[in-house]
Amino acid sequence: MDSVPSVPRRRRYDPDRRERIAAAAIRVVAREGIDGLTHRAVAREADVPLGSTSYHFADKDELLRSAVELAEVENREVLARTLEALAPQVDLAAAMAELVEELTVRQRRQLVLDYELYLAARRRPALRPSAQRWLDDSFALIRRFAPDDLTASAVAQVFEGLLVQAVVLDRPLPATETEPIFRRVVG
Amino acid sequence: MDSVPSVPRRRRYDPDRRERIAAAAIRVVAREGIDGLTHRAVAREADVPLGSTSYHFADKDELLRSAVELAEVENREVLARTLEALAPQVDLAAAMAELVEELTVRQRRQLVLDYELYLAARRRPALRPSAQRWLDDSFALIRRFAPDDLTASAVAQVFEGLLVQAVVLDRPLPATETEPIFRRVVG
Amino acid sequence: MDSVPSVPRRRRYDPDRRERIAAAAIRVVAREGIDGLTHRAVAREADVPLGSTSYHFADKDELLRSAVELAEVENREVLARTLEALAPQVDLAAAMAELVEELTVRQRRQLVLDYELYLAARRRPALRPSAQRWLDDSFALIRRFAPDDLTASAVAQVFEGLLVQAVVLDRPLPATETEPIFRRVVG
Amino acid sequence: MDSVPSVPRRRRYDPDRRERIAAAAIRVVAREGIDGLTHRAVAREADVPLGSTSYHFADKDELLRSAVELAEVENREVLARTLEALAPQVDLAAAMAELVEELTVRQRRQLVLDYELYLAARRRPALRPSAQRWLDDSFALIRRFAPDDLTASAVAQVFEGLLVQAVVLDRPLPATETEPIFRRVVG
DNA sequence: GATGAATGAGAATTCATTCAT
DNA sequence: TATGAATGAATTCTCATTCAT
Repeated sequence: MDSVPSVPRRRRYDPDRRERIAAAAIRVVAREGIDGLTHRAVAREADVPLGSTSYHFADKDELLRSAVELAEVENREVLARTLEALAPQVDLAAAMAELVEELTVRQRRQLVLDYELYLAARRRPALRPSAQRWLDDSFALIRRFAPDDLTASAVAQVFEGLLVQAVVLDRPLPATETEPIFRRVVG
Repeated sequence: MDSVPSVPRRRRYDPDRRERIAAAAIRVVAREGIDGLTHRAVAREADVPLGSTSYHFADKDELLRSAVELAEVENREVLARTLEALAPQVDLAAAMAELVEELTVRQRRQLVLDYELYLAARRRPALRPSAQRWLDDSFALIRRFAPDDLTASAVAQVFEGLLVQAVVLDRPLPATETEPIFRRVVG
Repeated sequence: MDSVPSVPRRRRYDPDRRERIAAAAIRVVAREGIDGLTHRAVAREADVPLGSTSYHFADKDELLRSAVELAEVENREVLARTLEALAPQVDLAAAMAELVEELTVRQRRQLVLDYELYLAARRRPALRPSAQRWLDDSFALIRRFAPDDLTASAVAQVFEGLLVQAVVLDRPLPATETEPIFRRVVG
Repeated sequence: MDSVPSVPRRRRYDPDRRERIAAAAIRVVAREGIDGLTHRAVAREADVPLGSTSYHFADKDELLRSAVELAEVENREVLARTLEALAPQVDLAAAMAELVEELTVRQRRQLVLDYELYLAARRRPALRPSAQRWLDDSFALIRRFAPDDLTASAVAQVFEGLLVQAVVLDRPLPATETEPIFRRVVG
């Protein structure tokens, strides 16, 4: 695998190397899943010497934590941007259905990454707060367009259920398919 | 290293060793997740020499497959049994809420195991059919007590959403907490 | 690999099972080389339970020895038959060239098998006598059509050299290509 | 099992560890044949921890490749040096016979190693080019002292035949024994 | 006798982490 | 500080061989 690196990299002075490594970590997780997140894979992806990744990130958990943080930020943006663009023009059910389509069709890579990290919290208590934040955020967002807490909760659960399904079965969910379901809830 | 086995095992004749290994595999997945499913861990759990696991299960996939099959059977039973016991006495919303409580509180171990395997389909196409089956089954079950397909779908998604949440955040969900949500959907 | 054999073979009464196993062993060596000669491979090839191979052949060496014996017999026949058919009609050089073509083109599988076993003697003293016999045989055969010992020796060496080459480079050697060489020696 | 290393090695800094490993690999092949070329055997021979061999050589093929390269270089030298020293003083037949003696008697280890690698090409297409090179080289060398191509070819085949025989039967070939044969060809 | 199960050693790899420079 | 080398544990898998029935 590594043996003697064929191309002698040289990049002694490199300020934001830490950031580059974190970004590479995200790409690795998106592409290969959390199991694929190894120092080696990240070093390769970032085109950085192996020792560098453990220098900047003491251990794998730290690498993972930084990936989660970055993903969280990006995720929040996508969600807010998309829903806010839609909600004023259409009703909540339609907006949610469009959001699901957006995420499962056009933002697929991001969605898979987000769920990779979100689901990882299951076995890693350290990631729980972040997972909780993801839920809180989407609830808050939905709440702004819902008539009451209960409706928002129900919509949020359907949302969650659909996305998990899309990710697990690797299936895009066009708006037409999910809108009736949301409407049943919003009704 | 496994060398230097502390206890000199001696168990040359051992019928249903295969079954014992399969059962151990399930316990390992339940306890440590799919990533923890290694020949070593299973061998230790089954108190069987390392080579024995690969003798009975050609490779890790086969071990996993057997775990999935066993879990599927058990799962279907729990679901059916619980819902059928409840549904006649109460309405669908109440029944679903009770089911969620049953699963997240009393059947916690089974639930975590099921989701471990269900979610694993994400990165393992071979497990997709089984994942699909899980969804189909719960839909069919719910459908029997729901007035129409749409309601059943919405309820199923909420169900799914809640369970994923319970598993990821490691949180029990008492019926009182989820019944209003189901009721909002069942309407 | 083996795990639980899917098809329950049943062949309790089976006289020449030993022979069938030996024949299977040869096929395995021909196909996969000596390294591929494992009890398992032979059992599969002979469609015989695993234990049966070690029952009839105490260990791998015995299996190998039996393969060598069988191959030797067959080999001697091919050689004699071919050369005797040719020699009366043509001169020695032409006959040898034809023989080389016959072996490297039409009897390729047998040739590869023979060399697999012949060369194996290098690291297995037990096979030396058989290797020596192969050399003696081909010398004796050639000697019958050569004017003197020295010519026969030279021809035998060229023969050997060409065959090894053909086997190592996986190259057929048509008669037209090698006849001039033999003729240079037979002169 | 390798566990329980008897001597607690401690050699953190060790430049040219890679070279030492490559050299050890050659010794292993020479001593135990290509089948004996395992990471473990090499590590033991180089007195280096197991992981070190796969750190420096990504996989077994790379280890093998390095062995072949080293052997090739050394081989070419021996051949050229010996033949050139001899040829001017004696005729081709005598020179070849001396060369065979040199190789089968005094350079025995190198000869066995060379043939180990040369013959391995049989089942490893990746080694074919190197095997072809070996043949081309010895032909070219012989050609320089032979009157014509055909004679060179015949001599080369006899040479090859004798060496294979010497290696397979583990027999030294003194010049007196082989000179008449070469002379019959050079004649 | 015959056989399927069982065992333990060893194979190739991969990797997180440590450490000498 | 930064890094490439080094390490050792762990992973999956394969096998020859033994043995209880």
